[in-house]
Amino acid sequence: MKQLSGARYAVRQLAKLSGVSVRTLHYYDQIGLLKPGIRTAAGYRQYGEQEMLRLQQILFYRELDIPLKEIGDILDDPDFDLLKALESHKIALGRRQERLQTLLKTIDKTILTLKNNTMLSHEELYEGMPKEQAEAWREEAIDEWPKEVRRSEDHLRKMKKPDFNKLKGDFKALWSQLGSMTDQEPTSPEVQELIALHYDFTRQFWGTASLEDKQAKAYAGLGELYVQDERFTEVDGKAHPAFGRFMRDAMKHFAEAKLS
Amino acid sequence: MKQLSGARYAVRQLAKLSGVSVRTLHYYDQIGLLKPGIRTAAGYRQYGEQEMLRLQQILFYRELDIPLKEIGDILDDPDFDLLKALESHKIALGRRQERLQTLLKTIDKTILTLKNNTMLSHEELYEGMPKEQAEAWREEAIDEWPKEVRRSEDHLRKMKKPDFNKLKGDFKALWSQLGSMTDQEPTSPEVQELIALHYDFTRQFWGTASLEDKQAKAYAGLGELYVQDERFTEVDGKAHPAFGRFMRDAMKHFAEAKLS
DNA sequence: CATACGCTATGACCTAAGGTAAGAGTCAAG
DNA sequence: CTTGACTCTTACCTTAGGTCATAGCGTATG
Repeated sequence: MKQLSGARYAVRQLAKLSGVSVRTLHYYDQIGLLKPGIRTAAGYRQYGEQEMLRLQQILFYRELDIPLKEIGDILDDPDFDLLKALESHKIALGRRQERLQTLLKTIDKTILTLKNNTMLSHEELYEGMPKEQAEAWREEAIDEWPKEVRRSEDHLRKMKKPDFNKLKGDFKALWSQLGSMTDQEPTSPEVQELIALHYDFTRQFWGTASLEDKQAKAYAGLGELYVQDERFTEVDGKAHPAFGRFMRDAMKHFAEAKLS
Repeated sequence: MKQLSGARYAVRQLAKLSGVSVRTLHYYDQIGLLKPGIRTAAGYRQYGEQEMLRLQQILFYRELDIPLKEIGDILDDPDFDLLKALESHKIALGRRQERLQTLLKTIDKTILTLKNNTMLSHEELYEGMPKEQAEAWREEAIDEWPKEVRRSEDHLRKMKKPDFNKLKGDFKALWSQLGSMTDQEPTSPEVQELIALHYDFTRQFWGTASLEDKQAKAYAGLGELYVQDERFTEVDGKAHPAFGRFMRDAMKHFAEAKLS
């Protein structure tokens, strides 16, 4: 049998050309699937066009997840019934696909029940505020502190439902308590005591409670947000800008006095 | 930790109850995935309800094609983020499914081209005639010379495509050449020369070229067939009964003169 | 009590398709 | 002559167990 062309490749070259590893070629040689046409005096493998083409065939069938042994039969045994082999292989692949299908369903269901039982949905996360408001707030917040928001959501989403509900309830109670103290000085010890609680809760919402960084600037910034965005201090559709300013001043003072 | 119930199972029992092999339980013990609650003095493994339940969990996750090592983490590491793990596993399964999808497509295409190409399709086998004609010929021919037809088909099916194409092309050319000679005598030397070629080709199609038997009767019979079934000499839907008779006479003469 | 049968234990080797590493030899360029 | 890139072989490692081989344990029966 004559050579198709004079081109010769060393292992590395053939490997790169066909996208396999050198080890793979060694292995194919070892199992007799693809032997180099020539060995140099030093024992180096030299592949020619023939082998190149055969490798292409091998890789094609390998792509179809056909075991190497069978590929060998396909390529070497002239009596091999390729058609029958492919048909039955197709059936096997079909079964695998069906199995994957049910697997995906199962995993989906599992994820779903997992989320419903122990985790919070997006809506639950922002429960208490009307939806559009939550959306608007979230977008703004993401604009200004993308990292923090994501972190916070991640953290809260992972909380167990009862824990989250407790946190939310506590926070609400605190919020209304603060709302009833706007006649006092924002810097007064009474107010500052509650602000300290507010700070703790906020850090829990942010998921940064265990961080060393006190986040003085972020916390003061949140106070600014309470003023800039009135929706934040809305109650039953009625704006309370004064409460926003009260909170901002109290939080700024707290940040300067306790967090620096 | 208290026992949930007093039930104890030996390896074989647990294996049967949960549908795994004894070796599997040994293995899970070995890698620390599922250890028996108790070892008897003789070293026998004794599993309790706890382990039974854990095994159920393991098998559930194993069904999802999750590696055993990861299952261990899921079950033992309280900080393990199961949800994230399942999500990413789902993505992996999705990719596998996509791959299977394209694989199935590829294998389908391969089977198709294989059917149309290397193995000769029925149409191709009798190409040169339209489909029903080939079918008709085949059925009649099988009725009359079952052995020969089967042999012919076997032979052609195994031929390499280029070889077959050449044969087919030659035959077509010969056929049209004969069609242009209907004004001559079927017994004329010019016609008989081409008929000799036609005979050779026919024997090749039949796969009987190397047969000792000259098949005089079969060949003359084929000529009769050309007449009996006009579709055989149809060109563009137009019947040419005269050409059929011409061929029959020429072939009969050839059979009598050269094959007896 | 001995024995036979059934269950169990451990250890070792095997699978597919290479990955990774070690130690040694080879080739071409500077 | 040395360096760096390449190559060789050998050998161990991976998953999730399967398949022996050899030996110990438990119990029902003669």
